[in-house]
Amino acid sequence: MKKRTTIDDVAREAGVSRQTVSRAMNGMDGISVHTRDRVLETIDDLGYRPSRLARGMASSQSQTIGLIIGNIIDPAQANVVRGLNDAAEAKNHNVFLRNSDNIAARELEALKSLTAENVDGIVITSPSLPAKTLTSFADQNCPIVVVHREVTAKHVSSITTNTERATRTVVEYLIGAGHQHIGLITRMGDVEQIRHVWGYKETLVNRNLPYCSSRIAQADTNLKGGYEAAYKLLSKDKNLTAIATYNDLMALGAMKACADLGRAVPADVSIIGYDDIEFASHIKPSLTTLRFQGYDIGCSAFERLMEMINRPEEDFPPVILNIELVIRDSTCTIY
Amino acid sequence: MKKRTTIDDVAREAGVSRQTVSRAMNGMDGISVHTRDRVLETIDDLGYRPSRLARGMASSQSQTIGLIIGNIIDPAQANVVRGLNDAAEAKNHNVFLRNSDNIAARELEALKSLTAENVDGIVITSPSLPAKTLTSFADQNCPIVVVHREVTAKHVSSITTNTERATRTVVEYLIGAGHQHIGLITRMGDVEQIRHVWGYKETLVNRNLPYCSSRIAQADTNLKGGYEAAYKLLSKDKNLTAIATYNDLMALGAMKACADLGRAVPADVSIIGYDDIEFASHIKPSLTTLRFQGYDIGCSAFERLMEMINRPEEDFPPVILNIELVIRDSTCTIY
DNA sequence: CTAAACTACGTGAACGCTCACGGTCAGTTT
DNA sequence: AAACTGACCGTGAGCGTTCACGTAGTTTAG
Repeated sequence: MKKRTTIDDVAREAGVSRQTVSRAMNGMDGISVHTRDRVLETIDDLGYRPSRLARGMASSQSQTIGLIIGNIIDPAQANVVRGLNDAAEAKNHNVFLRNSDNIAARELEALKSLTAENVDGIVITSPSLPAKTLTSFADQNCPIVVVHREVTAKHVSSITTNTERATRTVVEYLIGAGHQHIGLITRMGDVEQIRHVWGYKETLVNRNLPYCSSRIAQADTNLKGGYEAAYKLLSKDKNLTAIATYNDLMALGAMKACADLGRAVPADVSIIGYDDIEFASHIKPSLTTLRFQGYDIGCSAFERLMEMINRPEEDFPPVILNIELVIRDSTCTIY
Repeated sequence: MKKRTTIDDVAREAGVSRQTVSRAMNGMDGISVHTRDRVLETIDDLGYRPSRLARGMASSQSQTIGLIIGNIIDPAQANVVRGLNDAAEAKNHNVFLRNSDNIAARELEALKSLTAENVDGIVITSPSLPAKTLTSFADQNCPIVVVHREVTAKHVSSITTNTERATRTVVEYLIGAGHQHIGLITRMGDVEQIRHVWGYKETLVNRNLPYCSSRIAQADTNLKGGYEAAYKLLSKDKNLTAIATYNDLMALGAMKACADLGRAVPADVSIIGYDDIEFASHIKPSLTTLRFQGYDIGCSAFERLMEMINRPEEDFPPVILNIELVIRDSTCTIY
């Protein structure tokens, strides 16, 4: 194996000092065009690539960030990864990926491991960890952007969708379509703390419809979870004519449950998702859902993180995005 | 922001030298149990975490690897990411993720960027780059594991599925079910170079069925690509009763095309996928497909890479996995 | 009883860069 | 002619570790 070519090799070859090579490749001034060209040429000849490790050591900026994600299999989350990756690539940054499976302990481990990696910042989606823990890491010279939860603190910034409002829109739409008995499939956790539930409850109460917690099912936010939750809900309560879900994966799981239970979608049960993953429009019946712009959010998260790194003392207000309802064939009007 | 605590801080606090701290935390010998405990305790008290950058500089082992993937949105590929991530996490390694979108130029850029990052090794799935380019990187002290393509060279090792054989199984199965006019949807590239096509062609010829290239459609390996390819194929050739595809995403796209063209699946057209993503069994009709164990392959790729890093001079034979046909409802017997 | 071997530490150098200086030499000003 | 620029380039130190030694003190062997 060949030994790595260093900046000194280039310097020797070009007949200049290390610093001049550094000046040439980093576009600094204090160097003539002539020498710059010559240095750049020898860099090319030798196939030299500066070591990011060494650069990070010397400059205490690693040009590297961490991304902690709940479940990479979920296309909606994968889209965030893709957006963030593309944005990072454009700015010559690399990203460490960590999959937490929505387990707090793994999230903590990821946080520790990434700070040891001297990342310049971290993006974390749907954290399970308490805000306090997050801020303790953020204070260690490691700004954090939180997606999907609202956290406000020094060196922490958040990008969220207006889940509560979106859920109100969904339930309003269902009620407007004649549905009176609406179930909700949502994520695990304390029901009182879930915005998804807030929007659901609020709308029912506003419209003078009964709110009963037995119509809420909690499960893992994937196909299997959606299937099981819907199965339970529909078996228990024969009156349900509509179910709103936490994400498209759960919605697709719910549709399978309907099929297995012999309930037609949307004739017997209307199903509504959340995310608008590409599959949503490719299945039969196509899925009514809320459009979450994962790719764009990934980009924004990166941009925001860069701003926080460059201006550490500034406070950044949370970004709250509204999302749009996309009506397709998995829902219908009744009566 | 707090300044980072270094090994010297710990040493000072514990009243020992740097090296002794290093010995304590790395489980080396040449240190008494008593001092080790005391050092470990102060490490804990100070919340010290060794810098991976510095460690990488000093030891020329960054405990970091790179993963270059074609399309993270594809659940089959996401599964590889997940498997590799979990395996890496267990061995205290971090992984840089790069999405290439199957574009050779981006793949090259990723390769350059990752080597600059001093990764210990790289895993790359479905590379578009020629083997020569790959080996040139592998020679620079950076072993490479290639998934999904067979490449044999020094410091390069590959893990592939027996695509040719799998495709033969698929086509044999379809012929056995009475299908005479079988289409193939595959990826872009030189048709003669694609194993998927080899298996298809070979089986038709063996069974004395006509092989005509107009029954092969090439497209991007995603939902949209599958849709367009199937649409074209089915519009052009009314006799087709079955289509084998390159992956499940394309198969799902093809099913949508059938729906839009008014062709029932499987009554009019049998569709067969490749990967067995979780969706495959959750849609209606459920998809007949080949089971690709993405998660396990991700794990294996990591393990293999570790072996290559630890024993650089050894040659590792390619791993070729056989994969199994899972028959569901998107295919049926005709006549 | 002394040489050798072992135990338990400490010290300088190195990894490959950047940063903050310092220096040189032309041209320009006083 | 001396002093002051400013453009250009070089030098030492340092980032936080590990590595290869070096060195006491203690035990073992001949």
